[in-house]
Amino acid sequence: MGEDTVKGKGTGRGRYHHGDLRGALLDAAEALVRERGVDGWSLREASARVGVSPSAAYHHFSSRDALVGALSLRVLGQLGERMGRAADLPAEADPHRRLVAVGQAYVRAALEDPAVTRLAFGAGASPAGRGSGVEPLAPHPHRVLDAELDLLALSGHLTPAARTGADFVVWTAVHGLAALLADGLIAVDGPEAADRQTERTVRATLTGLHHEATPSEPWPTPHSAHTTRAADGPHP
Amino acid sequence: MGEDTVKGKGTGRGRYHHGDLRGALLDAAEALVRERGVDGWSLREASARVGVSPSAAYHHFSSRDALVGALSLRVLGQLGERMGRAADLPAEADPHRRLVAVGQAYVRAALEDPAVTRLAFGAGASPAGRGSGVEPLAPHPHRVLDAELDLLALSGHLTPAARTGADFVVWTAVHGLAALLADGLIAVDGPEAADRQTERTVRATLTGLHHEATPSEPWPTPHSAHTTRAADGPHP
DNA sequence: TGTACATCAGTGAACGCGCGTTCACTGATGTAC
DNA sequence: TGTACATCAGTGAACGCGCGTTCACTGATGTAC
Repeated sequence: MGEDTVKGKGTGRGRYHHGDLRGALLDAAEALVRERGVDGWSLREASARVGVSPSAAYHHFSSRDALVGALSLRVLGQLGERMGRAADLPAEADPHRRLVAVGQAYVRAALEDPAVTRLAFGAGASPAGRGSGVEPLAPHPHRVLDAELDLLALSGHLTPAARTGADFVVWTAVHGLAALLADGLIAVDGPEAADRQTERTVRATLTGLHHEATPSEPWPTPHSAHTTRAADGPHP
Repeated sequence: MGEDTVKGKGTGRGRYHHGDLRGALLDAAEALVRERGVDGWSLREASARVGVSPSAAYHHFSSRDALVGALSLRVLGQLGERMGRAADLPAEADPHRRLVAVGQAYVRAALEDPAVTRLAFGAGASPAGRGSGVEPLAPHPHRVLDAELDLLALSGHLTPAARTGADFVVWTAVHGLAALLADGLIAVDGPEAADRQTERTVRATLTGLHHEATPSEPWPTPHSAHTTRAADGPHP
């Protein structure tokens, strides 16, 4: 078995053997999650979208749950990769810059693709995907944040006492913002505003609201779904 | 119509007219959410549990979605109340104590009742429950945190610049911890450990990890689901 | 290069199921006189 | 206090539906000789 005669993956349109049905099903499922939410679609719909009979999926996934689990892991891996790439920054004066950038990648993903991101962290997400021939997992989002904190500790910008468990504090903060945005509990005017909010949140966990540098312009204030409710315009 | 001849609410067992079917359906639905997750149950099951035919529910809710929406609002209100009660503390030296206690109430709720709490904040939760004869809403969890920050600002423990938007930073942090615990992404050894983690998180947003007081004992470290995975024992 | 054959990855019909919702109905309640 | 009647809150049968999954099958692929 030569390495590059893998099986003609790619454009399998119209052929009896699809070529990469597994990947195509994951793609279709991801699109459906995006359009209808984590649970608003069926195995049959995903199969139909790929142009394949419903039973074909069972050659690649043992059940619908297994498909969802595998997708969840794939999304989680992509998020980890994206965060890793965001950290790849030229050396700067500001030691916190990399950590902020990593957090921003996390939050941006939640903002761009709420339902899909929610899937990655959905209740008990990880166990479901186990043992389903999963691709070698990219670093977990938590691990990427953790690595940045290691860097800060190594360069003396975080004391050992503060370093202990700091990953959970920072993860909590970043995840909280991502979750609130993904669930529409707060809204923000575009990705740049999200970035600024992420920056303030991450810096607050490190430096504290009490000690934050005075911003050149005032911090933007997100909108909260519940307070604006009473002030809403007429309902359509 | 006298005020207290409302209609014999309470033990309606065995009678043709239930007395408070609306409330009973909400109770049953809440229990089902607790047992099976936000979407793992049907209107028919909730009706059966109350001992009533499936169609009876339609005299009280226009659809299953309306039932879920109303439940979501009820849970949100109860959480707001619980947080408000937690703030009711004797005056203390530590100005941040009340805010910490409010955050702890939020996180504890998520820990005790993950699925139900998730429902309260679930994707687009608020709009679904609109216009369904909803009880006068208790203060929203965000509002309760907001009020505590007002108190801190008033007593001079938070500068006006830091106060602006601080509610979103603190909500983000508390919500993040609640969400990670509710979804099982991190685990913690019991409610006291959750309280300590909440305290560290809330204090970090105010004071910063850099400036935190040295704890008498080291901060406890939660367990993360993804890092322990590799170190798991044999699978059952 | 050609043929036989095992294996793989599809098909399509069928299964039993429980779902949300509608409908015409009926029993219980409470008010008017 | 008694009766007529409107209203309210239940019943239970029925609807059409799409679901996940199984099964016996078949077409395509790739390897052995």
